[in-house]
Amino acid sequence: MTGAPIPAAVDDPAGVRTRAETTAREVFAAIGTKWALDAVDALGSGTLRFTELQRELPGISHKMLTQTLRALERDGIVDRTVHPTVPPRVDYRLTAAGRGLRDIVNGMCDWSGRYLDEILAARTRAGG
Amino acid sequence: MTGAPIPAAVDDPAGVRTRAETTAREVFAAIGTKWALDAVDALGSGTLRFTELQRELPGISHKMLTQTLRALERDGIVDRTVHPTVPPRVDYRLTAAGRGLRDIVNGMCDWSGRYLDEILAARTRAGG
DNA sequence: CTGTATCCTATGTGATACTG
DNA sequence: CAGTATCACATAGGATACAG
Repeated sequence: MTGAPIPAAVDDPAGVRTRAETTAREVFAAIGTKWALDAVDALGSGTLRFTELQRELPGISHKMLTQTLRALERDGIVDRTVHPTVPPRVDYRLTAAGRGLRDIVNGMCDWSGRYLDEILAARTRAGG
Repeated sequence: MTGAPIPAAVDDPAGVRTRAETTAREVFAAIGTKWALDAVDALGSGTLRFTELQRELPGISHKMLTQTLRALERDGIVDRTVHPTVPPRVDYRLTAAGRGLRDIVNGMCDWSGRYLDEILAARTRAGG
């Protein structure tokens, strides 16, 4: 579980856990919730406002869209711009860090593409 | 992470790729639970038996170790070998798919190393 | 040693109503 | 339009006891 120069994780200043364990966990903390990955994906194509995002994420509740966006903003993954108009207009777009997440997601896609057959086979063996 | 629609790959908004290539969500389903990443990390160095794993994962409950290993086994990430001895001995090790997850984790580490400063700055701005 | 079963709590999520 | 507040529910996870 090594390979890259890695800073200490936020929640483990003493460095008790492995670096991979702690830093990889940051990614899960950032986009591991139910809708975060979808939101990042939707914003990949550019800037969207609140209602547009809601339309891009079928099934998301009003509350969860707000909550997800707040978390992503707090983690520096999305940038939020409020236009002081009536009615209000709020634009969301990915930050550099947010765009960097796409590399990770692509890595995930590569892994799925490479091993999904085995995964499904294992699940079938398990009775799924 | 259940029930949400599977997004297209972030670099493939048109959905040109196959479904297998676009299921980044599989990764979260596989190692997105509380202890799964730790377990994969611990098994990175080789084969471990149940008790050894428990020692490698401080704080994990008896039940969750079993549950986590069952899920990883069902997803074809770990391989489970039961030795018919008394007392029983069970060995766990990563499959090829499990070892492939390390590339993803390395990608996560790269991302954290590159953007953690901005993440922490954003959290500070948010009052954290 | 390696599990399984049960109960309990905390948390994430959704539905709904309300506000500037 | 964008966001907050409240209630209700499902589920993940921990403590504990039991079993092969």
